Amino acid sequence: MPELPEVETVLRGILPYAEKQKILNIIVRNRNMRWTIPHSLEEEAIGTTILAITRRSKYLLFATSSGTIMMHLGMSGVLSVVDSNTALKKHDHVDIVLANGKILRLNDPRRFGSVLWSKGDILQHRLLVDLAPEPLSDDFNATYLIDKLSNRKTCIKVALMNSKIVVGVGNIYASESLFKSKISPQRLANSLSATEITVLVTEIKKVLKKSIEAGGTTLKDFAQADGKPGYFAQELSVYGRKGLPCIVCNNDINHITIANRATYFCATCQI
DNA sequence: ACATTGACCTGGGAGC
DNA sequence: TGCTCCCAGGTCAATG
Repeated sequence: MPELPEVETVLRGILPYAEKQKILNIIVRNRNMRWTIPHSLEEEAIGTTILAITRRSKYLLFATSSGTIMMHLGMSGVLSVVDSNTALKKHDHVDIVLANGKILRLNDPRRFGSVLWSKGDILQHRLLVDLAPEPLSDDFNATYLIDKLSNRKTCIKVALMNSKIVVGVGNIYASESLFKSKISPQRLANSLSATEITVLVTEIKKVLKKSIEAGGTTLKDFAQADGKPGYFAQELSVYGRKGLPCIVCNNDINHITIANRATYFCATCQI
């Protein structure tokens, strides 16, 4: 479920409860995730204090005095702040028990997410070291993207979802930002003009920021840390709107598959 | 180096 | 009620 706005929403939701808290216990009920949860997580993180929580791409990073807890929510992960008496549900795989009585509880039916423990410079971790710039940072700008796309012979939508070009843009926001930019998702990345790429950079930033403000997109089961849904779904322009009228020109929204992912666009507005 | 595809999982909805 | 099939917000390893 989570793309950048959803992970950012979770981060903001847990911050007031989890930052500066000592980790009293970590309970792992199922290690069999996208990457096996290492025993070092409990062995080394219990007893430490969470100094800061940040996000890099779709990873949540809990910095402690002796290492970093890295968490990815995969496709179906939900991280909530719950009280200690909250009943366990199916797929509640990990609890991080905090000194203030709250628990960070990870529920992930599909288990595409994971929780890892890493010492040393976290940004040099093998999963993070080769990641492209954050889309909301100044490093992600027209000059950068023009250069990155200049030799790319793949669809622009695939390029936007490539974490070596830009991180955080997943299937929903790729469709949304291309619609706002009036660029067809099927265009070859290296066929975009400098002007088009400049618009695209602006629209990606706009869409992500607006979604963060709305608490992310809940299509099915995404939830904020307090259990409430995100409200950006009602602001989606094309995603999931197959056959419905384009909000700009009223023609039917198209639904195609690109690289095995559902893709929505308006064939009239997007060229 | 880049592009494409399969694999990892469970659950929900459509269709029969 | 129940079966089968298809789909889902991610991303890495293997293959071309």
